[in-house]
Amino acid sequence: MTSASSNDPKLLFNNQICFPLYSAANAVVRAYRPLLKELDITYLQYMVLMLLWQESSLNVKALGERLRLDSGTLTPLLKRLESKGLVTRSRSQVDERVRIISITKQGLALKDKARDIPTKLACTIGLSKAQGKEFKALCEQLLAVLDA
Amino acid sequence: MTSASSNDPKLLFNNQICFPLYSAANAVVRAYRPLLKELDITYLQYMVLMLLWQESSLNVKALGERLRLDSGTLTPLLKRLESKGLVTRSRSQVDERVRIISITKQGLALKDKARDIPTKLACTIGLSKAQGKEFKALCEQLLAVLDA
DNA sequence: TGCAATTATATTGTATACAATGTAATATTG
DNA sequence: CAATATTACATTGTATACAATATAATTGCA
Repeated sequence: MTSASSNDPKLLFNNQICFPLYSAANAVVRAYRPLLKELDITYLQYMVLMLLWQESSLNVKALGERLRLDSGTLTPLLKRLESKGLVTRSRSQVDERVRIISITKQGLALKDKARDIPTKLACTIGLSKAQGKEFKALCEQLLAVLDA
Repeated sequence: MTSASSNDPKLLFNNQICFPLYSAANAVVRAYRPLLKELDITYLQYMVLMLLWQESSLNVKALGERLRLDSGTLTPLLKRLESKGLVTRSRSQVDERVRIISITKQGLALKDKARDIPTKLACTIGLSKAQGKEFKALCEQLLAVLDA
């Protein structure tokens, strides 16, 4: 018997461990959408801005490491943020290859408008603080393993 | 003081609960990719096929409910599966609006080639069985709340 | 120093996601 | 039973993801 049993439990949809994770990530983006729509940004753009609210400016590589995304995703996203006037995309004087992304005054002003988003989203999510912490820890652990 | 404090902890990137979830979902898709490449399918296509390996045929609405995706995502995906010869897209005789997606012989044959994928991926993921269960439960709980 | 790696970013092509909208078929209701 | 509402799916447009590849700048090494 080399063929898979017709009901191999490991191939049953409801036994998949990762699909709920996949769906939950989609659901989170959906939950953020109406809140972020007021700022006219997407979830990923929000994350980029959050980093720039802290750091003022970062190059594409540093952003990619923090966000675990490559230039194929980031370059067009950063161009969109630039066209909205929220960041600038300059070149490093020291190394012309390096693109430096800096927050603008307008981009910084968005932080104030974003003030209530974390609390509003926490309501939508409805995980307790302890569960959220546990959840975050598990995801980070998963990431650590997957990166290795 | 109506403006956000310049270092409001809720707006710090590292304090975000959901971004690790978002990254972990991307990482899972990346981890599956090389395994599924041998079957020439994507992760989402694999999930659709898994449902059809169980049910033989389902309409778009039923697929959308199980996968938590809408026709904007599913229609093109199902057309791609059709063009690969893995499913057929017929109409219900009873209700002409309903599109019935059925697994083909070729689609069913892929199940055998997929036999080792769950085990291989479990190795990559590196979560213990207990952690996996906990993880799945938390994601499902999150989904339940977000859907409400 | 000259030139072969390496690095940082950009581009191309494919595949999701999903809001908004369109369309045809069915159901409902006055 | 005809007008209206609803349903199921498809289409359009925008925004991720990411592999594969391209390009230009920098490094490293013979």
